Amino acid sequence: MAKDTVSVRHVILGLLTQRPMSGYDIKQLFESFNWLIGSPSYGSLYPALHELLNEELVAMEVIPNQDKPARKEYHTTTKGKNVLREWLQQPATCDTPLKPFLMRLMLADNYSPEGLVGYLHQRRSQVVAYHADLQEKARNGDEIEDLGQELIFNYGLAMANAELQWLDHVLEQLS
Amino acid sequence: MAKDTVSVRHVILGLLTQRPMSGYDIKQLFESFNWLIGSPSYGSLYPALHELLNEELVAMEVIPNQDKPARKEYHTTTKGKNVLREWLQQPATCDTPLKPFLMRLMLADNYSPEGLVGYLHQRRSQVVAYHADLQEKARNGDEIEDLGQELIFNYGLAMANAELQWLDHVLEQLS
DNA sequence: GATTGCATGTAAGGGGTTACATGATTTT
DNA sequence: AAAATCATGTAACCCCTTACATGCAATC
Repeated sequence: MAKDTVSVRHVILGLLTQRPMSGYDIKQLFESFNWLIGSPSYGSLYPALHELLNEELVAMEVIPNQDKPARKEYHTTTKGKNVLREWLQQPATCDTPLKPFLMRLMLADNYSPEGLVGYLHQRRSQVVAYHADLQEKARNGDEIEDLGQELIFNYGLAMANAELQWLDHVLEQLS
Repeated sequence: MAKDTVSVRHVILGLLTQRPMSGYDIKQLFESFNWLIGSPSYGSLYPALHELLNEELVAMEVIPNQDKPARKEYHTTTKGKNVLREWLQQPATCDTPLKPFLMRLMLADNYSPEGLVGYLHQRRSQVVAYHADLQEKARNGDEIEDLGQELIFNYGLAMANAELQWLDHVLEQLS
């Protein structure tokens, strides 16, 4: 496991250190912050889990469930905790993944005026949806379990607000 | 070329429609917005250019340069313009790439208090650097050639400001 | 009876990065 | 004389997505 790269594996290892989870649980967690962080596919999630298991960084416990299908709950081992600690100490590289929204925005001149406005409106509705989703969560008191989630939550709200403001400003200017 | 996916190829095609550029030029352009959008490596940039050339969506012109090494300038063909127009008409999918900064932030609970503060400070200095870079560009009047760059520029400023505000708020609370 | 939610997985392929390789010219 | 900038490329590899495959339970 590379020391300085952020991969799904590392994050999973970290999440499992906070509390035991199944692959499905992890996916749900990511989905709830999908717009902001992105959500790994099962096709990367489960193999990552298997690799961590193989390297004995996590351990698994099958939890048979009457009614519902059985769950496989994973938790970090001592070895895993050491690897995690070491990794977190590495300075984070400042690499930005290519952002689809902005890559397309760069091509603004190639759009027709209506096309561009349409693109921005589409984005706006996505941001609004995400923003509403976050606020609804806050309203019906979905407890935020850990600091990480709380930070992400606030970050998401702040960014959504800032982007909405920017979008409205641009859309006003374009008309 | 997939219709609904944003790839380096599409963006390159779009940029070359706005003005002829070399591979190096394209890289420089991306680098200037690196923190925000990300910058494709030469290892994906040049092959993408070759593929576009192969499909006759762009054409190349060798510009011999006394003094400096020769440049290969690419521009979009009529065929390329049609393909681009068609692609831009496709609705954009709302896929978010996995964001390293936030993935790591999710693991806040696994950090020591000082470790977390350190991580946030590191991020802060990166944002400050990017913000200063943008403002310097504005100050010494680097003309912004096209609408896309102008939009990205403003978006970048807005987001950098919002993130700085959030970071300062969090850092204050943590101490 | 069909769709949604819970739950886990695999194989092929895509789209990128890293590391390598080269070379001239300009600045320090 | 060294470093940075300009300039182009290739090959191996990595990580992740897409599409596929399965099955039970609850709800509509």
